[in-house]
Amino acid sequence: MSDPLVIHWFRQDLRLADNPSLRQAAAKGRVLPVYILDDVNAGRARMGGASRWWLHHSLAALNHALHGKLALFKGDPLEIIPRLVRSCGVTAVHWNRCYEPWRIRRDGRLKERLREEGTVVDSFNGSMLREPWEVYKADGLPYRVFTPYFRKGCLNAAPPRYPLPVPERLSCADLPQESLSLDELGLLPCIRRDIPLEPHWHIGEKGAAERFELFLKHGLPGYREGRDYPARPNVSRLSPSLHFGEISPNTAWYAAQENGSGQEDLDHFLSELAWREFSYSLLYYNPELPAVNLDASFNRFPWIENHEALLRWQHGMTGYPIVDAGMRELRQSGYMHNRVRMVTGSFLVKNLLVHWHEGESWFWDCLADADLAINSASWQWVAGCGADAAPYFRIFNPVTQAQKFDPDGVYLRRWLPELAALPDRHLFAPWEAPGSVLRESGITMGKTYPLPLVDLKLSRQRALDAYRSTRT
DNA sequence: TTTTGAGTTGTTCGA
DNA sequence: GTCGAACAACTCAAA
Repeated sequence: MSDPLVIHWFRQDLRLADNPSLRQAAAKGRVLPVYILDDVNAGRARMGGASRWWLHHSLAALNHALHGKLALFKGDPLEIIPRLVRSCGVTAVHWNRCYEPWRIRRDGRLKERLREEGTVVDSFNGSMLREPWEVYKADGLPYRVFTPYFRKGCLNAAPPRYPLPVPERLSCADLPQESLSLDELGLLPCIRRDIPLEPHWHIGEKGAAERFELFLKHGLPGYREGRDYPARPNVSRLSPSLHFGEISPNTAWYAAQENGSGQEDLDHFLSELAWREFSYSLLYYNPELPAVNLDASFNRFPWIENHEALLRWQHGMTGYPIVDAGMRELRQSGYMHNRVRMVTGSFLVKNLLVHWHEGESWFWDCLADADLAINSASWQWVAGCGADAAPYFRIFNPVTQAQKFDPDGVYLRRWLPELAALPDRHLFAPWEAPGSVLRESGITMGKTYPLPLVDLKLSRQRALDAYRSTRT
């Protein structure tokens, strides 16, 4: 009788370090590492283009780390895993838990099916500092306001699990015959783009660790203030890696604390990790979060259907430089700086009065870090209908925001080369620049750069009126 | 039980 | 140029 054979089913935990399920599996016997691309059960939450692109490269990296032993499949795990269990003589199936409603449903059914057939099933917490059912108020209900969630639920609660090392002895089974090649998953052809995303990233567990190291050294000191400036190197850019589990939040949590930076910088970084968990909790307790306004009074909000405006927003052609720079960063790199996400989001739902669903679904397709919980919770927050949302009258002014957070225009010029020659004082509102300045900068308004899509003052007032109409 | 005060990230206007 | 108030109203944690 040989060693027991245990499937570790990789999902949102594409790493070897701090992987509780994999570690346990390795301790039990030989491991059959499996990844399954599941477009069957995802329904409307089917993965978007940029995420697929990231996933492709992350799987390549993981397979490399596993010496080519990662078995790949495409289809329904409810069929694929029980079939593997039978054909390979698997004794146990392990995974780290996921928290999207469709995955919870699927995993529950699989667990039931496998146990009926006598297979051991074990699931672990590999993706959360604390799982949604571990954090609740004194009255037993989940938090709906972030700050107490963070203070009481995170900072003053029992510390999260300390990260685990890579399994000391990992002996992988041979690839099953029906395993697919990475290319056969078809993750890359799903996105058609003119500019490659690759130069912006180093993908996989190793890339994530390196990016995080750089952040600890150069980003965390000054994080509190610097994180608001899109041209400064203070943000971690860890979101896609956290989403796919190339690095665990526990690793980030403890490494940041052990880095010896200032308390303020540290607290703000930890609170960003907590925002991720808060969003997961919101989705867990409100499974309709991606579609339904948390604040029902928004159900009568007079959104406007404006296809042309939406198109111009999507392609970074609104005529407002910070909005356009952000939307182009998104399409060209699969990422957008956090502050710019708020500015572009506010512009879509308030200045254009386009439904937040449109923004949510564009971001879903374009963001490498697209995450159902975070994306829906954040769009609800921007639109004002979410939990703990900003007051509606907080409407970002794209000109002011750019002047304040990109005063030298470094971010704007990087993503809007057609405006690069404009002097600083006209960069933030090019439509107000004198004709001579525009000519010298090689700009023809309406031709080489668009005129503003809407008037800021009028559209702001229109948004406030629209909001008031829902208050009665 | 009641009360109090705070709530991720803003803008505008007028003194 | 700087500063404080107004902008709405409500939820909800915590004293």
